[in-house]
Amino acid sequence: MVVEMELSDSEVDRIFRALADSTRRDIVRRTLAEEASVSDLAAAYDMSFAAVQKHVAVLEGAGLVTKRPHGRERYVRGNPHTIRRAQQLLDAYEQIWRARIGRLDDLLAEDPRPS
Amino acid sequence: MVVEMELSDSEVDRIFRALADSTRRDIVRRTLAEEASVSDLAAAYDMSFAAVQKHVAVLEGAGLVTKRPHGRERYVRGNPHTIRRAQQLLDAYEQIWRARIGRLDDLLAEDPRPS
DNA sequence: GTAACGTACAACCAAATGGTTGTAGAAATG
DNA sequence: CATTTCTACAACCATTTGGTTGTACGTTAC
Repeated sequence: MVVEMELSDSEVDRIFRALADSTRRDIVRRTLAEEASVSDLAAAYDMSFAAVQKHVAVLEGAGLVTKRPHGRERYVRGNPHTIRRAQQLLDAYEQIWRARIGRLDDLLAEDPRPS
Repeated sequence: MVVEMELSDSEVDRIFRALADSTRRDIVRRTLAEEASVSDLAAAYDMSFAAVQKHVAVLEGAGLVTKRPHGRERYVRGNPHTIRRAQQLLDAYEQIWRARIGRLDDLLAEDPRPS
């Protein structure tokens, strides 16, 4: 059994913050589908190399991608594990809501003629 | 069949941005479990009423909560629909990754003695 | 060896964020 | 009616963000 470490608030902050930008989401998409060097990525967007480099750094800080050095290049790879952690977080909210619905159902199911 | 509207990039930005703050995540949790007035919420955090009001506004702008006026109060309610939309977005990333694994599996399954 | 390429990083800037206080109005209370 | 409560919103402030350009350095190619 795999023991999943608790994520701290600030780690969760970083994950969602990192996903709150369409360029970064696109980088995640690309690098989940296929490894890409930072230059490969930079070529795909209408902004400076340094800007793309910063986006990658934000994603790396959030654990959404990893970088693998190869010669003078850095290969960026999307990290499905962190995506799954984010899904689990959202799922917890769903469960909270379902629990509320369950409570309401219970109320409605009670004897309609209480003392 | 329910037709799900496409979310624009900026709408997705707003959803993840809104979730990238632990106070706001807590407000979502509370209001998914049970409606609460803005004052109820403000009483729960160590910050000004106006600050909490702003957090609620950010969540409302992202569609993560709705406000229902009742007399002088505004009842805040978590919106499970938007949570689910966010889950779907993350799920799409999972799928992209799985597709890559699938492609790799296909490669490995090929005739190990190609021409 | 020299030039070109890929990356890192600092400095800078405008805009957005997350907090504050203060003012004002609408609804409930006494 | 007067007062309190709940909310809205403006103005302000420090920090962070998302972009830029410029410099430096290791690696590859000629």
